[in-house]
Amino acid sequence: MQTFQSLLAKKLSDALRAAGLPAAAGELTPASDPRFGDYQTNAALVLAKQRGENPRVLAAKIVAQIEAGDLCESPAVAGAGFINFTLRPGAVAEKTMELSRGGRLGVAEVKSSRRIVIDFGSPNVAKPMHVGHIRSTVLGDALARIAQFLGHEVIRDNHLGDWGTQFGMVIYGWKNLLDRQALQRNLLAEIVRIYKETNQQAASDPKIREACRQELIKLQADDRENVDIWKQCVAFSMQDFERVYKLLDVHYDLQCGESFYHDRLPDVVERLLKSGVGEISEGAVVVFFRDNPELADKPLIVRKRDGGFNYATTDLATVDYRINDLKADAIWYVVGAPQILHFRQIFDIARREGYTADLRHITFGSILGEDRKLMKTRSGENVPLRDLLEEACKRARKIIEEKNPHLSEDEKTDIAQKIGIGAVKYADLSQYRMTDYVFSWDKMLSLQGNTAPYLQNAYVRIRSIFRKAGESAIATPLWDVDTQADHEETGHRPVATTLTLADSAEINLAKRMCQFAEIVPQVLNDFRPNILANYLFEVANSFHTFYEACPVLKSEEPARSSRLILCDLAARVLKQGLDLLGIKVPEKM
RNA sequence: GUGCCUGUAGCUCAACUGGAUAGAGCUUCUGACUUCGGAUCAGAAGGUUGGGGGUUCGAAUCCCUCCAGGCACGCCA
Repeated sequence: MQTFQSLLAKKLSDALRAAGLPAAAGELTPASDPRFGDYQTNAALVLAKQRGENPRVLAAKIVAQIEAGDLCESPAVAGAGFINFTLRPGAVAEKTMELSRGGRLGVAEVKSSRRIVIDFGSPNVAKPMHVGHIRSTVLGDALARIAQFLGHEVIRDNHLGDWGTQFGMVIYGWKNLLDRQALQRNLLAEIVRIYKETNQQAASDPKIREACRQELIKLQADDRENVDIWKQCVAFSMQDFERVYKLLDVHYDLQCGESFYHDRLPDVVERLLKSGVGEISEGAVVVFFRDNPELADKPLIVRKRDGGFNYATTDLATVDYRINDLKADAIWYVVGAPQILHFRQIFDIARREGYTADLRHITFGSILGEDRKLMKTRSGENVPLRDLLEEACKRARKIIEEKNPHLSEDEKTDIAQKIGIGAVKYADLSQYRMTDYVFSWDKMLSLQGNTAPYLQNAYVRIRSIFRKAGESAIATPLWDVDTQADHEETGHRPVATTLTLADSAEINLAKRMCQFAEIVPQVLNDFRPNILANYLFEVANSFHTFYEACPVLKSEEPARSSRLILCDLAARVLKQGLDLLGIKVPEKM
């Protein structure tokens, strides 16, 4: 299905060609202000600049060639030379019906589907997940959902930190500090405790530091006892992660942690040495970037002087695996901004090795405390993620108890989870990923304003209308079987086959929903789910305005059926849009 | 020291990547409930986009230069 934007863009390029002008000039975008109509183009301004002509005269020339009477009123020249398009309500009604009948709400699948590995989450074993993991996990999951919906083949990979120096300390702690009873009470908590304590001791005592190093070397040499301890730690941590993922409704296709690549590291270094990309420097194997001015003075060590490998080596092996074995066309790393330099180096090496896959480092800002200082991962008191999520559900439940006490216990639990988790996710996804995130319980869990509960509430209100409508038995769905199954719970359907849009609130709502198909693909341009979140907020807003201005069930035909169609479509846009963000909608709240 | 990121209303954030008079939410103030769920709606107030230059028809956005904060820069991950 074509969007208004793409249809009008076609009309514009036809007109440009007819006027003897370059057909690809300028852009056709949604209007910056409702006063300017629905869409605008700056084509005349761009061309006038190139050719040294008067932009308004040129705009008039273009307008004379535009044949879009089926879609909009006659285009108007305005301002410095903009051309504005205002959609005809009839065209909007037609398009809205088209959306209503289709299963994808107008969103086209991409022409060329790619296989995309998305690397996100990546918690460290032997450490609990904390607030710092929210962004990568929630952002990565949302991008995966959107890419998949657009027709890409997505592989979600959890690159667990399950191998590395910290295991020297964990194993030393296990052997010397472990409290078996505490371990039985709470597996991960005890592992975290011994890790922290060892870390502290090692900081002040070189002998313990050395002992930890020895344990690490034994682990890497496949010492049976140490491998056994390591495996137990990984298993305990995974149990803890799984609980969080269940709460968050996040799923992985692969969980290839760092240990998965352990055996492949020597080959990576050998290959780099053989090809000349890597060289020996001060006893270590190092890659230099002499041709790249930005990296020229920033070499990367891939094998330490003592023969050990580091995480750069692991990441290179990971690139190999994902491209050669998984056949990835693209790899998206949803990893915090501090690792920008690291990934530039990795990507540069991958290019030098001849890989052409599309490698992207999708960065995001830090999580700050109320004092606006960085929340540190290693030491200090981090809020465990599970506690945070449970607290969110608890607070949501308290509000539900106040607002809707007659719901059953099961319903309350279910709704509290959808609202609490949704609120946390939305707080994160609704803002630009690069800006730092100020962590605040109140902000995250506030159920007012531009928040998930506001959107969920719009959905719930629509569902309520249809429950009421069901009593007067509106039936006979006009949607096809697939769509119906997808939307089964809606139950009763409007019967009208045409829309009559009269009130401005109706027209605005309908136009808004026609934009869904324009917004969703845009998210992947720069990996910004916040534009989808902002759009959904506008949908909810438009719906609430419509809801106040236009009675649905009490109105006369044909407005009644027409409005039911709008309601149904708004519900589906909200549900689908929130689903793409990984947020669920309740039927009541 | 070098490089990267960030700086927008009192607060939290947008601005479709160079477009028109910089928009929302929270807060404050004024209105609208025998309601299709008020977790709502309508309206008002709130700005030298960190400062200063420059580029052009047009700048929060691009360039230069300061200021502030953060992050990263060979054997941690």
